[in-house]
Amino acid sequence: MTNPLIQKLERHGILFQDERQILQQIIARTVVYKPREEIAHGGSSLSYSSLIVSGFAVRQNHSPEGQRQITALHIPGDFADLHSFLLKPLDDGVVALTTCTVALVAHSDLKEITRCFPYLTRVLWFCTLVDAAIHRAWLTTLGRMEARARLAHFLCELRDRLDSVGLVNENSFEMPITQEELGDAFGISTVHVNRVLQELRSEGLITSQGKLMIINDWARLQEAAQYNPEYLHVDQKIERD
Amino acid sequence: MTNPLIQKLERHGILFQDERQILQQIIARTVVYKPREEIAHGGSSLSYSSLIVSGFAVRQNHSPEGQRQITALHIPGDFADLHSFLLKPLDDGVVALTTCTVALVAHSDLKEITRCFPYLTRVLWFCTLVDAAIHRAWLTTLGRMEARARLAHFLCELRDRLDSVGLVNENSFEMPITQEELGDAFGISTVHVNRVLQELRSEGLITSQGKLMIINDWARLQEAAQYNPEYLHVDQKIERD
DNA sequence: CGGAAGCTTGACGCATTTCAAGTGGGGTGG
DNA sequence: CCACCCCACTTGAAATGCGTCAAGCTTCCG
Repeated sequence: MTNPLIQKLERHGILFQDERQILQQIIARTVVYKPREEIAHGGSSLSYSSLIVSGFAVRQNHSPEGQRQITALHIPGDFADLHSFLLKPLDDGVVALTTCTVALVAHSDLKEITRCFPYLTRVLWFCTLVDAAIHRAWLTTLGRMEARARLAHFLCELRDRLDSVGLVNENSFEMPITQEELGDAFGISTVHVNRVLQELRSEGLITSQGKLMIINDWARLQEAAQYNPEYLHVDQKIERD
Repeated sequence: MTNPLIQKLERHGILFQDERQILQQIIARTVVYKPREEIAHGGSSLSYSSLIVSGFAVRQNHSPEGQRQITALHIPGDFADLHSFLLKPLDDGVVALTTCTVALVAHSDLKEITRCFPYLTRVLWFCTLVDAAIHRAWLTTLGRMEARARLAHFLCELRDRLDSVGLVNENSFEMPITQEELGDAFGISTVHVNRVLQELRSEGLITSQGKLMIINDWARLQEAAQYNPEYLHVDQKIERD
């Protein structure tokens, strides 16, 4: 199976022949996780990072009262816990939403990359910086926008991220995320997520059939979300030396 | 003036003689900003990153309606826009809250570091990962906690971060942040920030005199915030080769 | 001494939560 | 192949945290 991270980086002119081979070589092995299984967890000192090849996963942490906050959604092509290379113990855990195929990369190999391949180091560093930029975008929606705009913003972001790994057909994509999980990500109760999604449907912005999400009015959805995709940095270039 | 980032990293056993000298050498020049001045802004393609030597600054972005969301607070010792090294254009801007002394580091020198000094590269990468971990902690408070707990959590975090650069005396520290700014950071209206702070005061958790914040009951403040400082990774070690 | 910026207070309204019942559909065991 | 069950989704009513508006107060600094 071709690796969606490599595909994405190549398509955007970030990755070249040399680095591509290195990235493929350092994949120690491939593992499959079932829904709700932990891909990585905070307590342990991990020695591998997980690159998601297929499936969806979330980063989450739990408050003492058992409440869950989802801090990130990871889709194919995401290096889900690349930050665990330097940040141990992890302050959060990664859990599979769907069946996930994950490529494992040893931290010792990542260290080797920082020693021998400065350009590839910057590319990987860049990946973690985009993660942080997405965190900031989520902070902005949580802090300053109402539930309707938060969810609309998420749908816009998800569409563009899935598009960059070729997982959008026309104007629709698979979104295997429950309303409860949406609520846990965006600080909204499950009940209210439901009502807001119905509102977006009744306004003709989206249609959903099971896990299939269809965007009917991309312009109005972006407007409702005050969406500006700049923060995703999809066309970012990195100086090659 | 000694550099608080270097002090902090040295104290925690992350930085050694060699890297210390390199870090000091790459400081191109030192600049002073006045309150409300922009240290870095999104539109431009920056070629320097800013290391805060003294003073407070925030990262923020504005919604189309003129609303502001503060996504990070930066204190002395923080590399405020290190991420602009690889992420251009910046999705946000950095603004001085107080008079700020800032050390500028050229992006070309940072690139040189990734080429020649793998350990120092990992240290700098680590700094951006801690930033991201703080983003996740803020996401959790915004998503799952009430205004009282959000502000309490912020006070706990700020105390520990200031402590790591020696800016806490006993149980008090300077906090030159207006209630409006607190609201813009944590998704609370100014009015409500005021009421919550009064509540924390009347419960005897804190006292404040002007910009001086005094923590009277550290244990109960942490409890109110459900605070766990792990995510700050203050004692993190990084393998040195 | 005046003015601006920040802090405080009260009243009212609304977005969202909470509680409490359903409904529907897909998967599993008999 | 059907019946059951669990999980996700849906709906309504009542409660509330917080925002908004509007006004007054205090502190600091030129």
